[in-house]
Amino acid sequence: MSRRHGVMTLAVLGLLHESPMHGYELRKRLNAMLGSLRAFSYGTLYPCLKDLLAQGWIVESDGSSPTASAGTTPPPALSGRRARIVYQLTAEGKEHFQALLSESGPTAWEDEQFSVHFAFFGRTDAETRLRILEGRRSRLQERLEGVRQSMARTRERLDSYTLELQRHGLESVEREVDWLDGLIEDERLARGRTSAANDDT
Amino acid sequence: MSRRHGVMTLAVLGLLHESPMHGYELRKRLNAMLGSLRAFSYGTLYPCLKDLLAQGWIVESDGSSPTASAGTTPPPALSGRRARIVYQLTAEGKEHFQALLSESGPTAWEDEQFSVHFAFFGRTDAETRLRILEGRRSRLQERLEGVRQSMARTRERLDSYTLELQRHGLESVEREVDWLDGLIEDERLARGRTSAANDDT
DNA sequence: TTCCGATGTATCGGGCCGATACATCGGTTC
DNA sequence: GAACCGATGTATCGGCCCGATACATCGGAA
Repeated sequence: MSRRHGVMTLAVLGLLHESPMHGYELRKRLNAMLGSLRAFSYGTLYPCLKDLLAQGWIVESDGSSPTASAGTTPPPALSGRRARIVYQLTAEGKEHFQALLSESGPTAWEDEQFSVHFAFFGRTDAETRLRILEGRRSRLQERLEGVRQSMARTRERLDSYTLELQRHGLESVEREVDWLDGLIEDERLARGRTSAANDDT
Repeated sequence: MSRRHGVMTLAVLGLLHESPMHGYELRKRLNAMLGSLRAFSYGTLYPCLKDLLAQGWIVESDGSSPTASAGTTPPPALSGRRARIVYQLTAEGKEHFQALLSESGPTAWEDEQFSVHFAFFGRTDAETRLRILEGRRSRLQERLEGVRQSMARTRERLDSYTLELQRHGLESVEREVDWLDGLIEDERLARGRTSAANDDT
């Protein structure tokens, strides 16, 4: 029933926290955020928006909301502009966004999902951040282990190109693990600092 | 009509060069080759095999072929084993594989496609290798350029997590470009050595 | 003996993408 | 001024591919 629309739902709900927006701008901003890692398509976006509407997580904005534009283009005001459909987050939408982030299931460690989760870390709590970072780290570690074993088992019958591909792939994953280690460290330090401050009371 | 089955076709035809194989083993070997970079699913494999059969690029092997097993498990001999369907490459299949590699279109520079193309570099010529490597390099360079501009434009309104994500993504792509540069250099050196040897005649 | 994991083939639902269609606006070029 | 083009804007459709699942057998461990 609830069409999921996997990661797009999270992305749209997350970005709509900033201000009401129409589809075209949502896609542009999202792809700017995710940069080189991901690109959403209209074929995903518009069906997703339809579902979010049906779920009551967003509503069509009539422009009466005082939250209004963040400086880019005057979004609700159609000053000679063409017909656009501006969407606005509902309270249920905010709730669902938090639920998606904090109840992040096993698929959240997948590559595509992780980058979107990470992009909205600023809107969730330290516990969730740490849980997602560590979840992804352990998942990558598993993959690494599997590949290393498989390489040791089949090294001799692979040609040099395949071998080089494996080496490069392994190195990339190792590097991402290092990156995650740094981030986890940072989160732990920040948490330590917070609880130390709390101890001062 | 010709269902394409994008990259799976290339992978299956490529691997079947080594020896006749059945579906389960194809998937295992393929995923071992691609290691951490890619994983094929049965939902792609079996429909693909069906199409390859229909196209005449592979045929069901009756085990009479003397090429036979490469040492893993005795594949055609069903020594008490269960029913398996062993596939064998045809002459048309080999032809089509070469065509796929050398006529590699614009989609060949995509991430998933590239790794499979690269994995079978040992079965194609130096020209094709160089063309694919340089194609991917220039494509990554374009992406890099786009992301850098977009970052410069929107840097100030991104939070620290999004910024860090972008930085990491950018770094990954830069690293892959470096990797490609090394490979291109190697190919050029090898080609130079070859033509120098030819000049000696 | 029973259970479990590996082997083995196969399909189905559905997410997501690329291509495409259609329409308007502002700017450049001739 | 006319013609053109790229950006803006909403929307759908065909199709690749994956995850889950079903079913069946085998060897070994408990």
